[in-house]
Amino acid sequence: MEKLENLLSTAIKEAFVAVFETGIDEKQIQLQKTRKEFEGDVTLVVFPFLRVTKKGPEQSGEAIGEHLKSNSDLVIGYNVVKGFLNLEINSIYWSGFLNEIAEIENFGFEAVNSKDRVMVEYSSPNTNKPLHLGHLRNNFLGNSVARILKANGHEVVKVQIINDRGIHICKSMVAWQKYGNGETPISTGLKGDKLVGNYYVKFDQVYKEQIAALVAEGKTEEEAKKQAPLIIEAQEMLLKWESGDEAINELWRTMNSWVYKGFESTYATMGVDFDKLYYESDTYLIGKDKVQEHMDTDSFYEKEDGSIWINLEADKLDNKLLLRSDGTSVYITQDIGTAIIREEEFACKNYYYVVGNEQDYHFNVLALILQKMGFNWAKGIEHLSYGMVDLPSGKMKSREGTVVDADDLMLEMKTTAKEISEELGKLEDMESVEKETLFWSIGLGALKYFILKVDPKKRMLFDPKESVDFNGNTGPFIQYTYARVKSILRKSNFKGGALDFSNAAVDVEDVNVIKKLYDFPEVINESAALKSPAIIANYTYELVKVFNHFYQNTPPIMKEENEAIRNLRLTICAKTAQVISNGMYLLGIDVPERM
RNA sequence: GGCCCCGUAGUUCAAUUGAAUAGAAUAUCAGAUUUCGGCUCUGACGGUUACAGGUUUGAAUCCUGUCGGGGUCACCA
Repeated sequence: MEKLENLLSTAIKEAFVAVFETGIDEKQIQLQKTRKEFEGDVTLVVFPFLRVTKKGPEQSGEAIGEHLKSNSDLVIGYNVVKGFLNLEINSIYWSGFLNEIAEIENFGFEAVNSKDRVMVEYSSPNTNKPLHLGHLRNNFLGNSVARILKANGHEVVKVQIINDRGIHICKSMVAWQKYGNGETPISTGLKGDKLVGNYYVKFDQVYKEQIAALVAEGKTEEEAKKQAPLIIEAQEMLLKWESGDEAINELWRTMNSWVYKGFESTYATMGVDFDKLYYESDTYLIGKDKVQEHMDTDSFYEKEDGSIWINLEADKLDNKLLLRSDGTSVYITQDIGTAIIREEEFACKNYYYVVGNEQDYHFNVLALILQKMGFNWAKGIEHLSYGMVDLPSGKMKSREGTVVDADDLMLEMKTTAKEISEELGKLEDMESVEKETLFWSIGLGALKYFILKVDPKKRMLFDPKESVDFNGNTGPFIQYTYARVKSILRKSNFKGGALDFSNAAVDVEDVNVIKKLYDFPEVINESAALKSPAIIANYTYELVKVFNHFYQNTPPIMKEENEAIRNLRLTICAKTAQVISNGMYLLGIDVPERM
């Protein structure tokens, strides 16, 4: 079936020729949904055409409306308010549309791999501490964006780069070596990432004490920071690691393996995964090579001390260090190398980096450097910059102990889901294993939805009290609606499929839901274009609200005797359930059959 | 200080990227149901879109300035 917008556009163009004897530019046609306080379904904004019609907005609207009404089967009525022509659409269009999508399994999704291959990088943690609330936003966004792009027809490669080397990793290692007494995840019963994280904290404590002691001896703060024995040990360890010292490398492998095991479990709980992992320890040398290979690049230069720089002043950016005077690489060098390897391996059209907005500058520089090095594909690099997550108490600060741990938070959400569900007591006959799965999907549903419904670009506030609310614009509210719809479908024994309800008298309540369903494909397009799961989240909530209204104000469907109407309404239920399910899938949220 | 982002009901978020009387949720108050899951539905209350100018038929949205908040300017990542 042809899209309503296209059919109307054609009819409107014809109307202008017939009424005003003039052609119009299709791009000028602005169709929008009619606001609910006015009669009609679709509204044409007539302001842009006044120059052509040489009449006032009301008069122009009237003339076009009248012509459409008498010449198009689609338009059965119209009214003009100021410069807005509100058109009433024949309900046959809507029931026909419903009939057409009845049997489409993934309505709204484009054919698999019908569009360019793209890469989404997300998570990319350091291996010296556990994942926290900020990582949750990152992972939920990355995973959801990957699903949305895939639904939109792209082939998607999900990757992360694990920052597994460097001075910060050595800090945990030194602290463990000195104060760890041989502790392991097994001996302590701690998750590996938590154990290693504790030593990262330990390092910082001792380091601070040493600084304080040195300052007390009369050193300046700056001197003390450089001379504290612990930091010197960490730096020496890094040098040993880089030179391949076997004992240090062994320790490094061991401690990282603890962390990976911990991360694996956190990712499993989050419900995210990756197609390929990159490790900084593998790629950091490649970046160095690539920089040296491209030394002839315009605006690369070497200082007297041997350090390598790029001058980006012509592009209103700074001078940026690429290689240290000792020849080692810095953060951006590593990213240059990784980007080049990825292009060689996957040749994607776009490379999306889900990274916080504190790195906006870094990614501007990265894309620019790669372009200067002559890589045309670097134009496809896009930083999916998201805002930071604040707590009611302010910013998360590890030093002040206000960091919200990812595992703890997810568990807390699940526990709350359990308490609320058990209080309602509708699950007595459910197996306990099944209940566990359910509580996780409700708890995580609440959390993911809470985070994803906010525009990624914006900074957001995470209030734990509000996030466990299950009413209003929340994940569990949507899940609950889904469970109710499924309950109707089960009880009415509805099989679905193509049913003839062309003779059914379609009610406004029916049409309102169908119109909302109609929007789904466009919503996916838009969210894919903007890389914004929030658009899916808000749409799904609107659909649920429209459906609940329909459900409340429609006589019991199962008791409906007119078969055509019954089939129509059950089809509405079935498609609503499916779109809710698919929408929530795009957010990484499961929907339960019962709850 | 230079550069970048952001200021919308008490609070948390929307607003099809320039259109109609700026919408939801929450909180507070008032209601609905012989009904398929009351974790439902309907109302009321709540706004000078930080402020001041400008562009436009039309501005929360674009431009300029002011104030306020955040980020970033490392031979850290």
